[in-house]
Amino acid sequence: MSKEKSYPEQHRSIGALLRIPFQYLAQEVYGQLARSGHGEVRASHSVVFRYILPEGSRITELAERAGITKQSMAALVAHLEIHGYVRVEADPIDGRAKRVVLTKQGELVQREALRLSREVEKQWARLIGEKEMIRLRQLLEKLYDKLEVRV
Amino acid sequence: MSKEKSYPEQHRSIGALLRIPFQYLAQEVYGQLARSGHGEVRASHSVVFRYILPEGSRITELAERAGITKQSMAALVAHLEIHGYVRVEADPIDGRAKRVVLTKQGELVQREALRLSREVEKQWARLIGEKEMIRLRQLLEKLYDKLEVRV
DNA sequence: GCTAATAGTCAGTTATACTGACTAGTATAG
DNA sequence: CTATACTAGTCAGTATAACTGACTATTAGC
Repeated sequence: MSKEKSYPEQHRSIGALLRIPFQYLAQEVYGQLARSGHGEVRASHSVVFRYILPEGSRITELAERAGITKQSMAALVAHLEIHGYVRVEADPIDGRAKRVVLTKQGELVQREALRLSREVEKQWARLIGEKEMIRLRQLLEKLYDKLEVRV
Repeated sequence: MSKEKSYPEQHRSIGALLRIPFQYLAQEVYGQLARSGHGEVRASHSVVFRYILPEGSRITELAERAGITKQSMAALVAHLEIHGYVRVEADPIDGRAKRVVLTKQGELVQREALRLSREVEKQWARLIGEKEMIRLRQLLEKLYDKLEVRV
């Protein structure tokens, strides 16, 4: 009757329970962005859009928040700059530093990515129930807040 | 009072709500495994341990279930074979095929990874509340089941 | 003003995915 | 029963996204 299952599948590890929806979401969001002409914005760039402040942020700042090295962040920013999603300006106060600022196109993608992720949430609400989806989000928010402190 | 927040941070995208706990979990589980001498088992190998059947599985089978190419799966399996976590045998029925089977050490790591992920769940239960963690898992399971059909 | 710290770059490496072309067996249609 | 199509897996090459270590330029602190 039931299909053959591996040992961890039977036990439904929390890892897969978090990973599968995340992968699904990423595919939806970045797939849609690619189809609307923003194929050069990939999932790895999400941290730039996520952590950049309205008035702009430094590379080091972004790297720290994203939990990656400044070299890695510099590469992400360089890619987004080439493709017109961010501008990189010299910091007027600190001669060592640069400010990364979203362009109009970058702001558009930032809003669009958020809109698409909300679309997926709505879709999920249809699958598991509206109330359930709200509760799921609440619980994830609670966990996120507790974890953010120590991560 | 409140720290400066970027636009998506204010809106708490579901992507980050899933990703942050997942990353935390992966770090805990694979960090612990590394500390107990299994540093060659990395997060990418989790799909092998996750989908392999007790009597063994084929590369192509595993690749399909994991949603990666057979070449990528072959590389993961080769790595685990070199380090003693799986055995690769010729399929007695089908001359083209091979069977990937967990070794004793592989079974140990499979169980250990699951145990560690349950430890993290317990830790999270202490952070957000026992009932809340149970509910969170239930909701993720529900979503997972609905998504698995279409993924 | 010297020294330490900080912002960012350059060069090289590793891990993990991908595509395309291939070999070797298996299944099937005529 | 053989020619052809399909399937399992490999080999070779590429892209992406991370890493470390060594470096330059600038700022801050004593």
